[in-house]
Amino acid sequence: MLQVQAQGVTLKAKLFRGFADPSRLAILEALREGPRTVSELVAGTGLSQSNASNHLACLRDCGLVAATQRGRFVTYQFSDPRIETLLSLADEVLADVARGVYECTRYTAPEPAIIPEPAVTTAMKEGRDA
Amino acid sequence: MLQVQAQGVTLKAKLFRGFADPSRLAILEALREGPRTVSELVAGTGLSQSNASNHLACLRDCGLVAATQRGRFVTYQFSDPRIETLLSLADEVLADVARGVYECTRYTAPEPAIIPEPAVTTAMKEGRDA
DNA sequence: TCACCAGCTGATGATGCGATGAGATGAGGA
DNA sequence: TCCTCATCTCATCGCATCATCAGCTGGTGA
Repeated sequence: MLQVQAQGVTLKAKLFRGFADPSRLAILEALREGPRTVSELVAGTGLSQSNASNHLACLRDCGLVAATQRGRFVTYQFSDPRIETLLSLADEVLADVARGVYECTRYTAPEPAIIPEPAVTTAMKEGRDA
Repeated sequence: MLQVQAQGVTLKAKLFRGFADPSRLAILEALREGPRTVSELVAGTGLSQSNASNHLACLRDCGLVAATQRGRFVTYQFSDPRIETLLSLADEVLADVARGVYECTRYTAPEPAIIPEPAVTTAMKEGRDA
């Protein structure tokens, strides 16, 4: 029972971990606008194809995204609409605690290392800066 | 502009990272029931005091929790009610994608390493606050 | 059948992250 | 004042994680 709870916590942490990497999050953000193929995601995020594939596999295994093969292309999309809700909610919270997050250097933040060129998601911008 | 977005993604990833560690998440879960002192959290999560303190400092820096000193005790609570909402939403999503998350072994999950004894969650609720 | 393209997988190396243990700070009580 | 308790801080260490670099699979069109 406690075991169950511990398991639940571990599980949920795992879920959040899917969102906790800039590369994966960049992919998820790109998917907010709709299904995307790997190539589009690669172009949109600036990740290497290999790297993107790794993260996509992770997201897929975790059940956050679903893949559909079409010819030689694979299209990815959210597996559940609430993933999008979760991202929005995070945006809202972030708007208020952003300053704090900025200053959270306790455990250093991974390098940006992404975002190359506008391409792909014309709408990807849409950020609500604070 | 893209830079801004990259920054936003990094920032949001950082936010999620606050939730992505089992220890921190255990702390946050404990706080869902209300403000708690460090000792209570230590008892409730099974973390070492030092370790808990580290994670609390991280959560504090990130703006996810707020600390209040009272005598020699320090009480922690959510800094924003939406943190709770986020956790609930994650619960919901998890309920549906749990199977997938279970099987996500791509990047191994950290050890449970927590949860010692029942108490806390149930018993912990009435005491605190003076 | 062959060349090509989209995407996946596996190995490797660097490092960020989290746990631990010892010591420091600071409030309360005797 | 001295001691104790609650909490924080710092240094260290081991491991998980992520990015990169091959090389591989499988669908497509000629």
